[in-house]
Amino acid sequence: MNPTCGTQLFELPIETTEGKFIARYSEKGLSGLEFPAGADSSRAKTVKAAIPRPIRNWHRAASQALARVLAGKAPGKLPPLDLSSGTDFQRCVWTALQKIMPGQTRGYGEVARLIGRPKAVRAVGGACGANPIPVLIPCHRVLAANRKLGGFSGGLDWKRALLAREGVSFSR
DNA sequence: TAAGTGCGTCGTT
DNA sequence: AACGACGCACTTA
Repeated sequence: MNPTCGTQLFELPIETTEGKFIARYSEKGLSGLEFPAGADSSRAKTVKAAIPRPIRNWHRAASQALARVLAGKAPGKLPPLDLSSGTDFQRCVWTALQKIMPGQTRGYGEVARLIGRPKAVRAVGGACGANPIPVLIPCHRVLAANRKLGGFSGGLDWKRALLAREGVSFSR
């Protein structure tokens, strides 16, 4: 069904000022990022196999990029991203999201127009919610109409915090 | 103004 | 066929 099925995945922690994120890698690149688990559910996911050289490099890049975005800055160099879990539509949305610079925001409707499907507004919301690499793929910069907050799969507190770091204001 | 309702719309499951 | 991280028009308070 999905091509990443059956391939070896590596899960490695990224310690940040905001807590311990978990990065997931396939042989093609960074395939997922998880927010810190709420109550230190210590899911250390220690990898038994040796970590391949390329993945270590990707992890270093991802860690630095994450730190930068959490600080409200541009991510800088990103490791290759493995977005193969998504549909064509979702990848299209995720690509559009990566063009939104820190401190900038777009509306769900605006993103829909940007990708050439002005009426697929609600579907864009769905694609944002399915974003496997939040923060680095900045779905938090997508607001609802009237600059309202909209939703966030990682919890609205994260969305507020990330936007605050970037100096973005929004309506309540 | 603010909050609630209804409906259009469309990708995903 | 049902369900959304939506948008818009419209109604109430």
